[in-house]
Amino acid sequence: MLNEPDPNPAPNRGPERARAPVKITDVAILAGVAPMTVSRVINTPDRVSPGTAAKVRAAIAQLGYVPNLIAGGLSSRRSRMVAAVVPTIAHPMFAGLIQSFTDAMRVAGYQVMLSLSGYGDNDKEALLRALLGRRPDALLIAGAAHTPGAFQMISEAGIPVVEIWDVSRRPIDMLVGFDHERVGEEVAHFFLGKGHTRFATISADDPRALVRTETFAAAVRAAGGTVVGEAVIPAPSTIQAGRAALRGMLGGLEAPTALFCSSDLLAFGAITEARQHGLAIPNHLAVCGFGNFELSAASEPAFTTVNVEGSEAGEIAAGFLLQRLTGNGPRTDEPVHLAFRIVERGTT
Amino acid sequence: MLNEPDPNPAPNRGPERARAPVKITDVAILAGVAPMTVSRVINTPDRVSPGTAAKVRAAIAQLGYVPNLIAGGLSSRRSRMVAAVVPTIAHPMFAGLIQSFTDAMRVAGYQVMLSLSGYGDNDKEALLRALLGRRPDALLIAGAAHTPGAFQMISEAGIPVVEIWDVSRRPIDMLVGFDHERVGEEVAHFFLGKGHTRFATISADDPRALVRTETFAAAVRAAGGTVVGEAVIPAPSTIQAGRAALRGMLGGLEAPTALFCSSDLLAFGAITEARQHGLAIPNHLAVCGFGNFELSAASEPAFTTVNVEGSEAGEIAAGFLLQRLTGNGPRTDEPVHLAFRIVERGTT
DNA sequence: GTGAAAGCGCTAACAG
DNA sequence: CTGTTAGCGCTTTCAC
Repeated sequence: MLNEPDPNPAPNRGPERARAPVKITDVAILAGVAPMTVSRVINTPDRVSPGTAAKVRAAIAQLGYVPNLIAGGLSSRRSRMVAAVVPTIAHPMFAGLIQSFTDAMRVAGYQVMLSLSGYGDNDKEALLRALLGRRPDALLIAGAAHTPGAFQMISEAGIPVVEIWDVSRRPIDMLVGFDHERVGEEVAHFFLGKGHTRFATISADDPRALVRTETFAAAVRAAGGTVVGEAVIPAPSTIQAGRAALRGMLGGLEAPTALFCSSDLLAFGAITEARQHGLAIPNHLAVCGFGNFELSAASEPAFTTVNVEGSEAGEIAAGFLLQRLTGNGPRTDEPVHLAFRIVERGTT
Repeated sequence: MLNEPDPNPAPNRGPERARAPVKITDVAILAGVAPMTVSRVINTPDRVSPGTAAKVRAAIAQLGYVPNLIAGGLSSRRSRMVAAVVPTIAHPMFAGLIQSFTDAMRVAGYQVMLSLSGYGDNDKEALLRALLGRRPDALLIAGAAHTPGAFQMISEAGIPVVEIWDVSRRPIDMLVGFDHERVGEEVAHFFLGKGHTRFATISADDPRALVRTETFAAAVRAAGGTVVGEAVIPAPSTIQAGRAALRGMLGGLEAPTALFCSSDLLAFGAITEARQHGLAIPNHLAVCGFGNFELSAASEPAFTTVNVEGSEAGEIAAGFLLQRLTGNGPRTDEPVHLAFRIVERGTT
């Protein structure tokens, strides 16, 4: 597990002696002004004369002063931190979401506290308590399914909240959602329009993935199609799970001609497995994924999928929160539905 | 970009009226004790009589009290937050690192502040100032390459620091590193042992990736091999970049027989492109990636790569920081080298 | 086992 | 434009 240690240890290891960190009064004394003036130089420089500001800045630089935002936050009642809760960042969609959200918030001076809630039913209220105890100025939360207790904690925190990803419930506050039912329906109609009659799905068992595939199945049945296989695998989705699921389907009496997967990883796995078995794609089996990961565009054959921009969602969410936080711009109280579109490639 | 808004807006939207949040004195009054006793019930329950504790807990539950950790942190001078800086989380290695680190720290009561530094040379000192201003109790930082100013800021923060990923410099404090040079050498010897004589590399232009591929090239040259191509693509690595890079190489006079890529994404792209061109793998071209992403094991052909456990690094780093923070366990001042190994699959 | 006093480092609010 | 005063909500310290 570990290799041998460095035979030539560095000389300057170990942190500095924890001498008292420099604080605002130190800067004030050195600059010959009141602490409040130092605060102004940092936060509202317009209200300080250039000469004074210069003196203060020199003192700050000389002492290497880093303002204690914790203390400032306690006083101003704004922590300039926002909490973000997502199930995982191992998934490209959430990684993109967090990346763009974090970037957008940082530009505005907000630091993101990241919490990974996982897919299991671990204690979400404890997680929220840990987060809300740090008094974030706002909250981004993905994957909803709040318990009543969680719902109440969030409401009582009295901060702007953006829920992301889901669309079909009563939002706590703001919502940047995604209509998973419509995805299922549109993919169904896409396949039906190409004349397919026997369908299958492979889905992770997280609620939103299931909504997509179950709506898909319902839609094809409603149109007279038959669903010959509905595999469900434990979240999170993986390539291997897609391979295994397709393998399980190939034994069946009736082979599907069109397959909808709840994730591009599953789709890639299914395609890989199908080719192993000599199944012609798309002639014998058409496949559509979900997510439009790079894999779907860059693998061979590039495969059809549903595009949904995780990073776009992050930007929109950040915009919503910032306009609440700064009081500028139109207040966006209407739920926003993220657009999606089917990206047709070589597997359909 | 946005679909039409929800035609049936929810009734309970908008946050609660920001009435004064409940604080420790509210709980104390309701429970009929001093604020300090409430604090003890929360932090050191052993030092409170069971009866008193029960009364206090009832009051906490009744009021929905969530302790303000910001205020507590200011007073106790421990924020119970740790800062983490990584270039990106779009990369499976860093995603795994952050995921495991975040989990381990949360179990110990620490909240992670995530910062994404990107690969460009954006202002790292500003980023550090934003982070250190929140007075984290510890710092995890990946990808080093500190400016003198950044180095000094970190040192003066006086907190435990784990640097991760690199190995070959003077560490600030603790180090969970990775010997990128040895990776290049070992892959070179692996290929040389199979009788290859003409080599190529595809590398992202981030410093560590370059170290791996350049050391590889040097090692094969030292052994009498020739390097017929060294493609460098801008970080981050993508499948498409791997495809394009290989395409560029195929036009050359001398075709390589063995290819080392600085990332599995590049390797997958190169393999995909090679097969498109009818190149037999591994007979005409052997390929080795880096990272052991799921893709390398689950695609067809599964490809040879170098395994390095991002999640393991996160756990080790968390362990190091926690033992400093709690003062328990052996102090680990020796740099730790993460192990790696070549995982041989169907492309060599 | 419990409480009272003092203060963490900063900023809001008000003077001047 | 600059300074003073009074906390923010909690924990430290010391007393009982």
